[in-house]
Amino acid sequence: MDASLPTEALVSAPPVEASEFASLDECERGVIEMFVSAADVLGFPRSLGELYGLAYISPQPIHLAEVCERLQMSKGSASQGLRTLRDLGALKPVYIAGDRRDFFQPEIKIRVLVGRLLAERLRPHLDRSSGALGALQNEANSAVSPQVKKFRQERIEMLGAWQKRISTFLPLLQRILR
Amino acid sequence: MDASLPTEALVSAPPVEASEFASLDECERGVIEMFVSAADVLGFPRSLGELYGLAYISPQPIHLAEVCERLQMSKGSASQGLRTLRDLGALKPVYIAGDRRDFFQPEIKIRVLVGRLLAERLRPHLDRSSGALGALQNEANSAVSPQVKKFRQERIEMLGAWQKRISTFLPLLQRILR
DNA sequence: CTTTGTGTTCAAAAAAGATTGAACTTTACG
DNA sequence: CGTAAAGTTCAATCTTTTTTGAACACAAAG
Repeated sequence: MDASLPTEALVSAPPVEASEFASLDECERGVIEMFVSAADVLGFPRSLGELYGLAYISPQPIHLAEVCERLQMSKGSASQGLRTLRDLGALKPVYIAGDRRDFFQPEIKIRVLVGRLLAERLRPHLDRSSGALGALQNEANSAVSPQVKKFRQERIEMLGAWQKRISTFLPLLQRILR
Repeated sequence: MDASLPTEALVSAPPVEASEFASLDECERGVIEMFVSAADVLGFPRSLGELYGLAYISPQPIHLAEVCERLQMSKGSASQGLRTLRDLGALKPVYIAGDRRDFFQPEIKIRVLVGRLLAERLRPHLDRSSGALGALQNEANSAVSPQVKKFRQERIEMLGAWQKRISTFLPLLQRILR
């Protein structure tokens, strides 16, 4: 033990305020860890995984103050994270009469979760790309040898085929996930 | 025009060495941009999108020096990027007799690309998770009220169901993408 | 009107991630 | 051997993303 510690540190009351919420138990930690890992796979920040994970394993709707304390997260981070998840449709607002706080429950229908994710992530990319494809077909026709021109046309056509394939696949996915 | 420029700048030969490779034309730039955007969607660094994109629109296999010059990318970045894409199966080594350089062609079978991606990204997560699930089922049985215990068991069971669903979906996806 | 509880905002700090470039290894060739 | 060409490595740097926390806005209650 470090003898240079002030004696006061050993006898006076610790400066921590009494916790209003219980800290995470093993089970909660484990579930949250899983969602953090999932968030990682999907390229979301760790904190979103924590927030959704806590909501998922909580029998009661969660709210800002609880989240800050139990996940040891700043108010700003928690506020922004909750908003992001709400916008994504992963957390649903819950109204509780006589309570001013904003409560949230997780969306647990995997079909909805995946659907929103694809709409948010993939669709914008597909839209941009399919718009750009036409212009590219034209570019391919300028200023190159016939062989290269043919090659480029084929490759760009294949790009279009990929996009169409993905586009037709998305509704199918939605049905499979019912 | 800026009169403070040294006169020499206007008359002496520019300090740039003659380029061995042509710079990108509009078509190439456009295609590469698309792959950069796709890389972004998938959470890959921009440079990987550039590398694959150039390989995709190049009639000839690409190699390190060409990539550095045409994409204005450092040797280190290009070397690492090419290796990553090779490890991912997105670029395939091509042997050219009498040439010491390492050439690469893109893998263009979408089924292979997606398959490798899932194997690389999703499978490790699924393996970790399914291992952890058993332990969680146990955790759920300790030290909480019966209602909470029941709730947790249900939620953890649902997690398992999600995983199984995803696991059975992957082979199906492979077949769909044939 | 003031206070208190709740949530948002945003500039700054921290952390994570990507890129560079110079030193190094390896291989081929004379 | 010595040299040159090709590729790799990795510490330092640059960039981007994430997090923090203090100030602010708003609404309800006294």
